[in-house]
Amino acid sequence: MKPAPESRRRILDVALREFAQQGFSGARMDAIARDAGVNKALPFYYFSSKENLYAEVVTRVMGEFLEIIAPILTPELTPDVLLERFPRVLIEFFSRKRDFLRIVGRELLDGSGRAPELLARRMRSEPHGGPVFFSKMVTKWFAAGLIREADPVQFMLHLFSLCIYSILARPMVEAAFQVKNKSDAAFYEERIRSVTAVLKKGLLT
Amino acid sequence: MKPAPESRRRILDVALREFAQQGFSGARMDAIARDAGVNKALPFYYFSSKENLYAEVVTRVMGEFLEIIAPILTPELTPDVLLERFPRVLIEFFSRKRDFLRIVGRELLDGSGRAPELLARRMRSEPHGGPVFFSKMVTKWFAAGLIREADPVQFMLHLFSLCIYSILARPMVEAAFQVKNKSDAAFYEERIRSVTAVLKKGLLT
Amino acid sequence: MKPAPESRRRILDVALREFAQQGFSGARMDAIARDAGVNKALPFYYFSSKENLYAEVVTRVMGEFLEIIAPILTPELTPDVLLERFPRVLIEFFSRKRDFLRIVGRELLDGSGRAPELLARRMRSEPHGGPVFFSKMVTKWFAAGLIREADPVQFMLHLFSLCIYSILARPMVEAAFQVKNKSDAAFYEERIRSVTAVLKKGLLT
Amino acid sequence: MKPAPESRRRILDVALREFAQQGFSGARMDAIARDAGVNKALPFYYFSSKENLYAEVVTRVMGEFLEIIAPILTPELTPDVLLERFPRVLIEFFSRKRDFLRIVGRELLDGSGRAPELLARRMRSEPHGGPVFFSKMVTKWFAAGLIREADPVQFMLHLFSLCIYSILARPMVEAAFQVKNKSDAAFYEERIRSVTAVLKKGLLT
DNA sequence: TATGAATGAGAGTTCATTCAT
DNA sequence: TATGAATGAACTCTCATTCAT
Repeated sequence: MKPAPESRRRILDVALREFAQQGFSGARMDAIARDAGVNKALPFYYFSSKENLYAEVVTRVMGEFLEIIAPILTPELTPDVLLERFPRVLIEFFSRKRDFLRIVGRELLDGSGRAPELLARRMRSEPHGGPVFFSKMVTKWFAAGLIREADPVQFMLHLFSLCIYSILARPMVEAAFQVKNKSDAAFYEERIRSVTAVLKKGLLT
Repeated sequence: MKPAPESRRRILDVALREFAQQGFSGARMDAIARDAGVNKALPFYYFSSKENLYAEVVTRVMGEFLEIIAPILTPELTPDVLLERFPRVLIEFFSRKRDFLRIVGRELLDGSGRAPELLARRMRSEPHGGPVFFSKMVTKWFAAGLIREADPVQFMLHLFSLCIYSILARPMVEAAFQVKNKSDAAFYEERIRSVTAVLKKGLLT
Repeated sequence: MKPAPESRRRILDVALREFAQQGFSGARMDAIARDAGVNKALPFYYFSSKENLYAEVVTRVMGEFLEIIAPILTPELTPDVLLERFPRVLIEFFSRKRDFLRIVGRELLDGSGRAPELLARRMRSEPHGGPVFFSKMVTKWFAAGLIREADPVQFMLHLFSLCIYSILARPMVEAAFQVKNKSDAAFYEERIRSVTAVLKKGLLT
Repeated sequence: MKPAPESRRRILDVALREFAQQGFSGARMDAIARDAGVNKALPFYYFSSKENLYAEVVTRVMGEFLEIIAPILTPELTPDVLLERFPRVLIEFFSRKRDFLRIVGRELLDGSGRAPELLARRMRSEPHGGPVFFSKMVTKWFAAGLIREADPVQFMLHLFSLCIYSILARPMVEAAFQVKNKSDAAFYEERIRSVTAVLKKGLLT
C-alpha cells in the first residue's frame, strides 16, 4: 500500500501558516514549498494554483471553526447556557489557533472573500437546520422574555465581536494603554470572564 | 510657501483606497499611479517607496481616527456619557470611511503593524494625558461604583470590539443567516442602538 | 512474440494528432498521455523521450506517404498517366489525413527537419531505384518530346506544390476571397480536376 | 526630443526571426530579449505578452506581403501580364525574406491562425475593391475566353502554390532526388522560369 | 506493463524601482 | 514637477523527465 502523501498535508499546514501571516498576496509559494521541505513545483502538483491552495486553506479553517461551534447549538439550548459557553469555546479556540483567526480576519476584510459563501453553504446543511434554526430560537427566546435583543443578527454580532475581535485588537489596545503584557493564558482567562459577564448582564433579562 | 501639489494629495487618496482594498502586498504602485492619473514614477518622487507611502497612509488613518475620539475623552467624562456617545461616533465614522476601517483591520492582522506604535506615540502626546489618564478614569469610575469592570483594557476592548468588528463581520453573519441586506443606513442605526444598549446594561451598575 | 501492447499504439496515435496540431514545442507529453488514457510516465517508458516519440511519428507519416506514391512509380509509367493519377492520389490521401499533412508541413518549415533525411534514406532503398530512377525517367520523357520540363526537380515541385499546398492554403485564400466554404468533398474534387488540367496542359507537349 | 524607442523596433525584428525559426511555442521571450540586447522585461513593457508580440509580428508580415502584391493588381490587369509578373515578384520576395515565408507557413498550419482574418480585413479595404474585384476580373477573363479556369479560388491557388510552396519544399525534394544544391540565385531564377511557363501554358488559352 | 509522487530547469510575467530628460 | 524608458529580482506556473513500487 502506498504511503499516503504526507507531503500534501505538510504543504497545506505550511500554507495555512504562510497565508495567515502574510495574506494572500504576501504569501510566497516558494516559501511554502521550502518550509514544507518539498520541491517548489509540488504545491502546484497537488493544488494546481495559489488561488486554489488558498481556497483549500479557507475551507479547512471554516470547517474546523464550524465544528467548534456546532456542538453548542443543540435544540435544547437556552440563552444563559449559550452566553456562558460560547465565549470560552471561541476564545480558547482562536487563542490556540491564531493562524485560523487571521485567515478568518483577512476574509472579513476582503469583502468578496470566499468565507461568507462557504459559511452559507455549510450552514444550510447543518443538523438542526442551521442559521434559520438559530434565528428562530433567538426569536423564541425574545418572545419568552429571556433576552433583551430581538434581532438575531445583532445578537450574533455581539457574541462574535466580543470574542473574536478582542484577540486581534489586544496588541493595539495594549499599545495604546502602554500596558505590560500579561501572560497569554492570564489575559485570555480574564477576557473570557469579562466578556461572559458583559454578555449575560447585557443581553439576558 | 508653495501649495502642496495636487498630484501628491491625489496619490495619497488613491493609495489609501488601494491599500485598503488590496492590502500592502496586494496593492500595486502601478495601479495607484494610474488611478491618480500620473506617471508611475511620481509616487516614488513624492514618497520614495511603497513602504513609505503605506506608512503615510496609516499615519493619516490613525490621525483622523484619533481626532474623532479625542473630543469625547474630556476630563469631565462620565461612563454613561461615554457609552452613549462612543458607539455612535465610532460606527458612524467607520461606516462612512470603510477604507479607514480596512486599513486599521489589516494593521491588527499584521501583528508587527505600524499602527500600535503610532497609536502609542500619539497617545503619549494627548491633551489630558492620553491613555494613562483614561486608565485612571476607568479605575476611578470603578472605585466610585459606576461601572462593573475594573480593568481598563477589558473595558476598552468591549467598546472597540462591538463598534468596529460589527461593520466588518456583517457580510459574514448575514451570509450565515441568509438575511436579506437592509439598507446600510438602517443597519448602522440599528447597530448603534443595540450596541449602546448592551454596553450600558452590561457595563454600568 | 507478444502482441504490441495496445497502449503503445494509442500513445503513438494521439502523439501524431497532438504534434500535428501543436507542433513539436507546442505538444505536451501530459496531454498525449491523458488523451491516450495512460499515466504520463508511460510515453517515456515506451519512447524514452519527446524527441524520440516525435521521430517515430515522423517515420510513420513519411512511411505511409511513400506507400501511397510508390505504386504509381512503375517502370512503365508514362507522363500522361502520372499527371492523371498523381493529383487524385495525393489530394485524396492528405485530405483524409490532415494530421499527416500538417506533420509534413511542419517538417518543411523547420529547415533542419528529420523528414528530408528520412525521405532520402527511404528513396535509396526503393524498388525501381527510387529518385535516380525517376530522375532518369523524366529526362527520358523530355528527350522523347513527351514533356516540356527538362529538370526533374522543377517537374516534381510542380506536382507537389499544386497538390499539397492547396489543402493548406485553402483557408487563407477563401478568407481573402471571402468565399463561402463548399463542402470539403466538393472542394477537393474540384481541386483535383483543376490541378490535373493545369498540369497536363502545362507540362505535356 | 526623445530618441524614438529603437529598442521596440529591435525587439520586433528579433521576434520575427525567432518566431519564424522556432514557431510560437518554441520561441523564447528570453532569447528575443537577449538578441535584441535588452532586459527580458522590456518585450513585455512594449507588447505586454508573447501572444501579443506574435500578433504584431504576423500583422507586419501580412502587411508587407500585401504591399508586394497590391501594385500588380491594377484594374487594367490582363492575365498574361499577371502570370508573367506574379511568380517573379512572389518568389523574389519570399526568397529574400525567408522568415516572412515561414511565419506565413506556420499560420497556414495552425488552422485557427490570425493570418486569414487579418488578410480578409486588409483585402476588404483594398483600393480596387480587393478580392471581389479580383474575383470579377477572373470571371471576366474566363468569359472573354482568355483563361481556361473559371473558378477564381482555383486560379489563385495555382499561383500561390507554385510560387510559395516551391521555396519551402525545395530541401525536401532535393533530398529525395539527392541533387547537389545549386546556388540559391540560380535555383530561384530557374524556378521563376519554370513556374511562369507552366502557368502560362496551363492557364492561358 | 504501468503508476503516483516528486523534481530541476526553465518559461512567461509582474513589480517596485531608477534614471535621463 | 513630471515622465517614458528601462531594469533586476522575484514570482507563479509549466514541463519533460525520473524513480520507487
